[in-house]
Amino acid sequence: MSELRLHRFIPYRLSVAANAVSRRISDSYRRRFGLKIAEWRVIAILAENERMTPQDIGNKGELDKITVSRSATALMDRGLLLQQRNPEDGRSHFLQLTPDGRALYEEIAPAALRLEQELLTCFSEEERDLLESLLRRIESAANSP
Amino acid sequence: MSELRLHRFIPYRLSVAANAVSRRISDSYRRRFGLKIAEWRVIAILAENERMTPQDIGNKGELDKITVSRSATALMDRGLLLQQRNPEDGRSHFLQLTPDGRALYEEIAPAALRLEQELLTCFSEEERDLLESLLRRIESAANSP
DNA sequence: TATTGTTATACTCTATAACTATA
DNA sequence: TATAGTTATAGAGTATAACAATA
Repeated sequence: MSELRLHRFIPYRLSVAANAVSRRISDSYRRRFGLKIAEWRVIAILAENERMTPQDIGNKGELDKITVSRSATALMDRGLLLQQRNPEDGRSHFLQLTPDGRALYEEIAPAALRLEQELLTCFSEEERDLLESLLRRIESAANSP
Repeated sequence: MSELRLHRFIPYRLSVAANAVSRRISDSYRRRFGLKIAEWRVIAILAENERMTPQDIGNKGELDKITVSRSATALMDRGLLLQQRNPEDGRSHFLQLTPDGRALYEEIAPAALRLEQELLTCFSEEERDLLESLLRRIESAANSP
């Protein structure tokens, strides 16, 4: 059996790295756009998909239904999102960006990409893709029964 | 400018992977050993270092002083940790594992390594080391001014 | 005055469960 | 009955600030 060393323990390294990134990003989103990370995810998903139910948003963005519901309420209060009835199922509804919401997204997206670029300073394209695929594999293993 | 896609956005992938891993680990630690992740880190650090001040523990384990203080109190209440006075500085003190604390560590460490192995199923040694180094680089970039 | 560690407080995040309205 | 979404509540994590003891 190999010896346990906290500093080489992958769950530790992953947690520390994710916390550092999340702190920097959420500071930036909150300061510049008044958004929490979950709210930003809802916007990003609707920017890619036009009309979606809360459930589909949650599945797409790894958010539970409570988080989606609260994020959507906050975004609707700011006029960034609107609800439309779902003629096929009255329990549900569609969510969609308003023009203001779309405009905010157009402003955030380049800032987000710049931020990602800063994090990936000195990463080659291959290293970036490799990191993405390693993270997906870890995530999938962590979610396995 | 390249297009933003949430599912290929590294901060998103990192957050989702870290949450999945953290959920699985904290479930396991709480259920099996009654420990929070911060408490586990304090134990792991003291298992590697014998006697340390709260401040040094915080630096070593990326924990703020409040978290270290509360974790240490909880662990002392369970008899896993003891305090010794620091003759060089009366404001501080040393923390050290008790025999019970050491015994608990000896029980957790193999379980932690097994859990890490599960997460790294199908990872080669090179991939594991690469992931560690990519995570360190991202963390360092995120903490840069 | 500055620093170590503790306590108080609050805000975010996450998870559980109860509720409503529809199916 | 079961499901989509909302609301209430609580626990864990994290951050700021005030405090006591010591330097």
